Amino acid sequence: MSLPHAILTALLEKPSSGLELTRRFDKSIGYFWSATHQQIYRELGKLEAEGYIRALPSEQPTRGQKKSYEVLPAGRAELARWTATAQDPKPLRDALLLRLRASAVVGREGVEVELRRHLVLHQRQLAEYEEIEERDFGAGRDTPQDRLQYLVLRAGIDLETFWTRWLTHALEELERLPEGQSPERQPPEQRLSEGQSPEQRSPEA
Amino acid sequence: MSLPHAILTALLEKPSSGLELTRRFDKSIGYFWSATHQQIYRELGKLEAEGYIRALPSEQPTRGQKKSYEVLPAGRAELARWTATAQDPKPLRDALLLRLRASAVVGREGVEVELRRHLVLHQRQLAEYEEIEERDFGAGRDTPQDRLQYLVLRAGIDLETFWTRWLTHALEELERLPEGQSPERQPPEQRLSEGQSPEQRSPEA
DNA sequence: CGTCCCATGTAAGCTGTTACATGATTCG
DNA sequence: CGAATCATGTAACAGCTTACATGGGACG
Repeated sequence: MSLPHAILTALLEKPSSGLELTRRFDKSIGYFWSATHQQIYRELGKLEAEGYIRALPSEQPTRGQKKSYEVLPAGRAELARWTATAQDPKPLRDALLLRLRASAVVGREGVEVELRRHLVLHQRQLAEYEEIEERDFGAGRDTPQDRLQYLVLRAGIDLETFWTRWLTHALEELERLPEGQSPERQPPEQRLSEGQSPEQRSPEA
Repeated sequence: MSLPHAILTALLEKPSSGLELTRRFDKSIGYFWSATHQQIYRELGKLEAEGYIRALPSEQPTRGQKKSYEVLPAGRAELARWTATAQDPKPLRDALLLRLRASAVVGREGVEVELRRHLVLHQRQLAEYEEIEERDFGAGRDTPQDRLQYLVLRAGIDLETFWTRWLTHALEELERLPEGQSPERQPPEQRLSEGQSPEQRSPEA
């Protein structure tokens, strides 16, 4: 239940049409809440039906014609309510970590390549954030709004920094491990982790 | 498309029934790929139908009777294939960051409380991870499998460390800001961020 | 025998993803 | 006028969440 509120926020910052919103969800807000144009159009319809936003009454809204929306007082109130509502953080869900864990059981073939690829992607994202930091938060910008937005950007930067560091460390570790894709060759009664099983060491001590 | 592979990994580590899997998805694997028991039972059915796993032929599987599964060779192969497949990281999606950004527009009322609450939750999670670190990765455990699993745990620890630091920093920043829930009282032509708008400063320089 | 917990499951609804459709405008 | 692009949408589906249903065993 966050997409409508992401859209309300974006529209409060600047009234827009569906496509403009889609573009803005590819950067800016999209950095921490992404959405496709289909999601956006569907949600715009709902929000209008609920009386949270309305189409700007400029041009006739035929198909293929731009249609801009603005937030109504009810929409602003709903956003304020939601912003202050208690919500627990969603538990982590990361496929790369899952794959790393799986690789401990079915072999590490190919995982290293993926770690390297992800490292590059995160470095790229980090560079993009740092560009924004320099461009938009250099000197001067010091209103409470600027500070809050900078905090959000800061989270992005720190998060990407974490990933690049962790991935770098993980790659170093991987190189230090013995070659074999061992677990496949073990007898079928695998039991690993979860409890403790201090048997079956591999050739490296 | 990761839940089935999470289940395959869990079952390879140790054959289990649906409920046992559910319990294990509350810790261990669940730390980075959570799932409810409904998801798990449904997926077990699919995996069995596809020939990736099979029910252990011990007891008669009537309703309310435990039913354990083990992974078949096809399942192991599928997991190995998936583990080595290229997959881009999912873009960040965090409601708290979204709420912080929204609070720059509709007022910061209530956000601070939420930041504080999340800080506690992340500190708690961090403590839990560190407990596991001491308990399961003390001395000795040094097989490649141990190292890989420790890498994953390390990611969790570093991630929670990031959040606690960032939240602490954010709370300090918030306290330094002037009191007003300002943006509400501004004239309707708000334009913030997205481009640049070096006008409208607030009383603090 | 009633209540609680174990264990497996069904059903409905919402969110997000992917593919495609349609009208309008622009440009060669 | 044909093709590309802009702009808005429809349809179908996959995944996740929430609530509820069913049957059995354990315990007082």
